[in-house]
Amino acid sequence: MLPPYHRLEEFVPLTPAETRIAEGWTSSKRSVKRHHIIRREGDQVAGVFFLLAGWVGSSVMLRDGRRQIVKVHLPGDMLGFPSLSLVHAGETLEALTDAVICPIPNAAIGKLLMDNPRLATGLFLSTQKERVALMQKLSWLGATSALERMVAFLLDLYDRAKSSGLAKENRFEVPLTQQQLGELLGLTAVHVNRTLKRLDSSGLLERRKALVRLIDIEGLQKMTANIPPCFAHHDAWVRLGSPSSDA
Amino acid sequence: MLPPYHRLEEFVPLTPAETRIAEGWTSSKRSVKRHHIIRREGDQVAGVFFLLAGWVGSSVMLRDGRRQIVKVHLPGDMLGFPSLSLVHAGETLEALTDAVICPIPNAAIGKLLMDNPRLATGLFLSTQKERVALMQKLSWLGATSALERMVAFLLDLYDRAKSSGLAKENRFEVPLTQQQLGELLGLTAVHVNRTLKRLDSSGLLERRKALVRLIDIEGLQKMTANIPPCFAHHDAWVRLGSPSSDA
DNA sequence: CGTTCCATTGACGAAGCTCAAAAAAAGTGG
DNA sequence: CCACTTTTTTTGAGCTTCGTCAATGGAACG
Repeated sequence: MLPPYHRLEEFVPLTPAETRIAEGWTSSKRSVKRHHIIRREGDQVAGVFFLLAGWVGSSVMLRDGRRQIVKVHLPGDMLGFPSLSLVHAGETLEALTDAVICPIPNAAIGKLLMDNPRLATGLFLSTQKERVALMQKLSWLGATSALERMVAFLLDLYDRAKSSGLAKENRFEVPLTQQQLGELLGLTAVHVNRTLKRLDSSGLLERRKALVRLIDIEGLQKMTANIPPCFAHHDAWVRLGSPSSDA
Repeated sequence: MLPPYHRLEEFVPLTPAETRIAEGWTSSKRSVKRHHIIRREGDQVAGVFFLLAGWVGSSVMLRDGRRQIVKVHLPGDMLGFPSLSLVHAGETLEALTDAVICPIPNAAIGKLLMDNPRLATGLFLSTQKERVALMQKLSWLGATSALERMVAFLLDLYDRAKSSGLAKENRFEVPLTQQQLGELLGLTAVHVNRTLKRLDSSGLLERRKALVRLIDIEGLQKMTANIPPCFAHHDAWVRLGSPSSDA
């Protein structure tokens, strides 16, 4: 559905040749079922993945079995990049729905970094974007209430679902159990439930199974204390000197 | 003190020429006083910084004035990279002690990414390492108690201080106010104080002003539920195909 | 059609927050 | 170096949010 160069192209305009390289990554597809562990924390790092379809959660375990879901990935996302810096994977990748992934071996990433500076720059900047997203999430967990966190998460997810073509008319699927929502937001499943109840009785949104409809987006936005960051897209490329186009 | 290629060299062995490029970054030094805002959230992104000496905090603001300190930077760290993907900086950089920074303009980063794939790869991997660190921190905030968080932070800081040469004999400075510690760990200053009191009365560590001495490191480690990640260093380079050394 | 997972609800407890005030420390200008 | 102000640390009392434990009903799935 979404092209694999989607994320790379966000910051750096790609040449047709580069687009073809990125498309090549989808040559090997792997379908995984809901709940399937794509890669477990501690496994060897054989490469990264491009998420073609479905939802994947990335999580970190603690010794006593607690875990923190770090990110919910949507189609078009790259999975597993942080672990490239590790001997053993630092995150567990788990399919939250049936999904299709494209494995990209380490060597392909190495080759890209060495041989194609424009793709590499795109990758680099999209990685920085992920870092900003993580910083935002850290501020949710550290400085906001259960309700604010939940709303911030749903709004963020809605935005991302829209740009992946997964939301229509303020309506989108959230295929996470309340247990998983809790692991994502740093709450217990019980408290997630109460928070959701409170939200739909507020009339700002409506839940029907996994389907969420945002009724009053502005009202919801007022509930969060977030300052949403504004991403640079191709501006970043220009700012970095857009070396090959200028020189 | 610490060379600017310290972080780049961690994952990718650098040639003498590359080392010289990185050293060039320190040509312009800027001294800043404690509490000085190096760059405020929302400012134009003119470049990044290399931290030569001193401590710098990087934080994210919420609309109502709350803030989350995202990272405490030590000498040798690169500052401000996430904001390269943004139109306006997404993080405030504040000197926690008197510090010396080297501004690196956008164009220099652009040039590096385009012209020097080995340096770029080193930068890329060290960025992924930061992402892993953020994921860890997210799991502290989402899944652990005040005490665990405090201990995890102090142990992490101790490790980093050691490798920056800032710790001797289990002793190191923590130049953060308890207010700031709270903003870092998602606690109130009051609760930070109670947690610290509880820690020193446990006998596992000792505080004297800003000086902390870890008395029983193993005991402290047992208090955290962390699974500390093991970083790849030059292995990552080999795994990615170490293109220029092999081919 | 039973088994298992998931959502929901209630009662209770605890970790951490708020408010307030005092003591200690650190700057600051003379 | 001394008075003065400001910041930081410390402590107490009461309260809120969220967690724990436990039980029930509903949905999904073989």
